[in-house]
Amino acid sequence: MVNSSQAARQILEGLNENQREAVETIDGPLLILAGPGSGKTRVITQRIAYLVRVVGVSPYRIGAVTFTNKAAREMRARLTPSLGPAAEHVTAKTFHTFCAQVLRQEGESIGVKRDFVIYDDSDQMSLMKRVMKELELDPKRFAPRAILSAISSAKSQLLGFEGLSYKSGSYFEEIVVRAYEHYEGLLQKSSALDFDDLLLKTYQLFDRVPESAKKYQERYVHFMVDEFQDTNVAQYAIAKQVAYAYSNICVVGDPDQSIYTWRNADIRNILSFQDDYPQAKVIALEENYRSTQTILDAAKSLIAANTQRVDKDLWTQNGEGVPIVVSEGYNEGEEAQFVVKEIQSLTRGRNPSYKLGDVAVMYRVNAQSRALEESCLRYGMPYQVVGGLKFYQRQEVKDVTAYLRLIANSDDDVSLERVINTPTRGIGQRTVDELTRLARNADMSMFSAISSLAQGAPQESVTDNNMRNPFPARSLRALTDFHDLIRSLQAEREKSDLLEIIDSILERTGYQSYLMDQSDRGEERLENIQEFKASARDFLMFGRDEALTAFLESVSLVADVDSMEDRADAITLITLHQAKGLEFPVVFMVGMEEGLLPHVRSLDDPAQLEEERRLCYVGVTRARERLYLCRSFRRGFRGGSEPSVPSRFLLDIPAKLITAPVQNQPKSKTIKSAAWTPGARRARNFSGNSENASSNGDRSERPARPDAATTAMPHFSTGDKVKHKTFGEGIVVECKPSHEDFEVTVAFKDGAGVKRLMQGFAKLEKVE
DNA sequence: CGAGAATAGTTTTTT
DNA sequence: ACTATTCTCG
Repeated sequence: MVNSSQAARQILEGLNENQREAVETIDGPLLILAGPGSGKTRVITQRIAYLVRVVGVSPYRIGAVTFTNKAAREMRARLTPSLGPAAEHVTAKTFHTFCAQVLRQEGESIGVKRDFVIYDDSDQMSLMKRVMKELELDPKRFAPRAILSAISSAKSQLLGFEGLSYKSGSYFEEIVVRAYEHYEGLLQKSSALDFDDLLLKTYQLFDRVPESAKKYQERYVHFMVDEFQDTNVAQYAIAKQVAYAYSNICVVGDPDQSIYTWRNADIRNILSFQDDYPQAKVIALEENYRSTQTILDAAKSLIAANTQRVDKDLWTQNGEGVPIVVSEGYNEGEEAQFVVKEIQSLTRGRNPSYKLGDVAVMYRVNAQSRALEESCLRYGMPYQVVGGLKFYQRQEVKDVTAYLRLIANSDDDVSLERVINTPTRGIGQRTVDELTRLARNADMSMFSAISSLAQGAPQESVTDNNMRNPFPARSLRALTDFHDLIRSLQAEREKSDLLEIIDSILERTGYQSYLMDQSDRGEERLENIQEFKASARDFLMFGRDEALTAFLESVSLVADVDSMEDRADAITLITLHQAKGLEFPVVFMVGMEEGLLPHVRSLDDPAQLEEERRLCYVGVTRARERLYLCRSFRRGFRGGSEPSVPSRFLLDIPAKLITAPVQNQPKSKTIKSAAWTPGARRARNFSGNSENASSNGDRSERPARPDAATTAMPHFSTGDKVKHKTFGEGIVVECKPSHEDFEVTVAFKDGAGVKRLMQGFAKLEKVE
């Protein structure tokens, strides 16, 4: 702090008026509404720098929670240049990581064991299945997923099962409450917390144990929350608790980018904030530094159609830029091909305008990455997929993780069940069921139950009254062997490091040979385990004791975006959700179709539709210079393939921002293709009618006189597969009355493009 | 008990 | 298409 006014000048330099005000507002609650590309991250980091270098706040007393680890890491990285090593003392974590650490530290006072494991989705699912079994609930009648999500929603609102009122009084709700209670019991027995517990328990800790709360309240003189629009009630409550002493709480968000309400994010937090802190200052960042005028205009028209929003005035000094490109393909293969070819032309040549790292392809669902990957492989385009088939979710990785978890915490029943017979060691379903029952009766974890059995202990403590040892000698033997195996692996923790432990697991449980015996994919799986091991290497620096816990925690809490590398030599394939917070010079959004974006599951709910629109908005605003919106006429779906209709969101982008549609591939010159906008608009409006007009009977039955051009019957309807003698096979995307005939718009396969044909003249044949 | 075959269901998004 | 679960047989 040589000269604080000099530092101030340096920090504030290059900030616009509002940004500057945000940085300089250091006392009391502050709400920053930050539009996309408005320099939000910059403001957050400069604000922290300002606090430290100008105001003289100790970095140790500044906390910032973000949504992803990547964002946290980036924040730290951007602090380092101005703070140097002191940046390390600033807390920059995700909510979940922050809470996990609080609980490891302080949790015991509310009954959270220090070595708790964190259950992810699939662990939760296993546990819920068991809950339902034990409560004799029919999983066909009540989807375990639905129950879990009801529980998750309750926890996100800080409701325990006791506090869950029978609001609707529906039977389902009653089931949820019962399942919730039992589920909690099993978590407790396993010394496990699920994701929501990390938040809920932290809240409860701060609520019930003032001494613990105080530690954090006194430490964090300044507390910041990024992506505030995506926080849930629990997260906001925790933030309030932490900021209790000083009320220096700064939240940053953009309601228009709220895309996680399905995960219980509550956009009302922004309103609550202003209620809770009436003295809060509100600063809006509306100047966009990222995108061209064209892209920003598209984004604005798109989002303006939402009714549940406060209008905001985004603007930019950037130039108009190039028009948005809309492309249409026959199927997802062609769509992907277009994307790859286009990227090639942008990135190849003597002085290419872009490098591969500048390009991202975004989609609504992970499954869409497949066609893109195939296309990339075919044309030799380097790519990286973010997320997708998640690494830590792979079977072999989960198996090894389960062994590690058992070493750390043998009460973890879910992990135990996972590997007790993997590789097979003669412990079948029957034995496991019996063991579960015993453990349940004795109110202990499964491992403890085996323990008691193994010690040949007074079996009465384990078995129920009139039943003696229920296991045949062979099963009992297998159980005790397993028990000894885990015990001895645990003992190894004393003398070996993490990598050695993993090797031991592979070796001594026979897992390695088990994988190799499954000859087909064994090799690949073993490689995955090697990769897993490599990721464990980062934790060797921790003490022998902590390494395992820390590693397991990171396995649970690190998302895939987090490991995304900034590679200059590969394009990025990413979901729209994961793309939040990122930006790319060139963005392709694929699958711009009804049913995908907006997704089918949101079609019947206006609120969800608005969220889909926000998601689309997030995608559009990731683009700096070039935006491509792609769709195809057919979309593969669970094996089959179905015709699809352009997304309503396409229709909300003013035509003047868009170039003529790009067709795949337009060698044919004869017939002008349909301009996408009016055509698409009509196609959408018409499809319903044409359906009614033509398909109210057996679709395969052909009209008697196909040449009668003037008959008032359309012969085709949207989605029909047709054949033309020059253009080949195609699919009808539109069929509308025109001059006493019908104009049939057909998207032909194999790059023949989209043609408008008159039914009476074109010899179109329907094919099956 | 284990392994392979038959069958049913299905998640959109992720900390 | 893909997986997860159930069935069947050795």
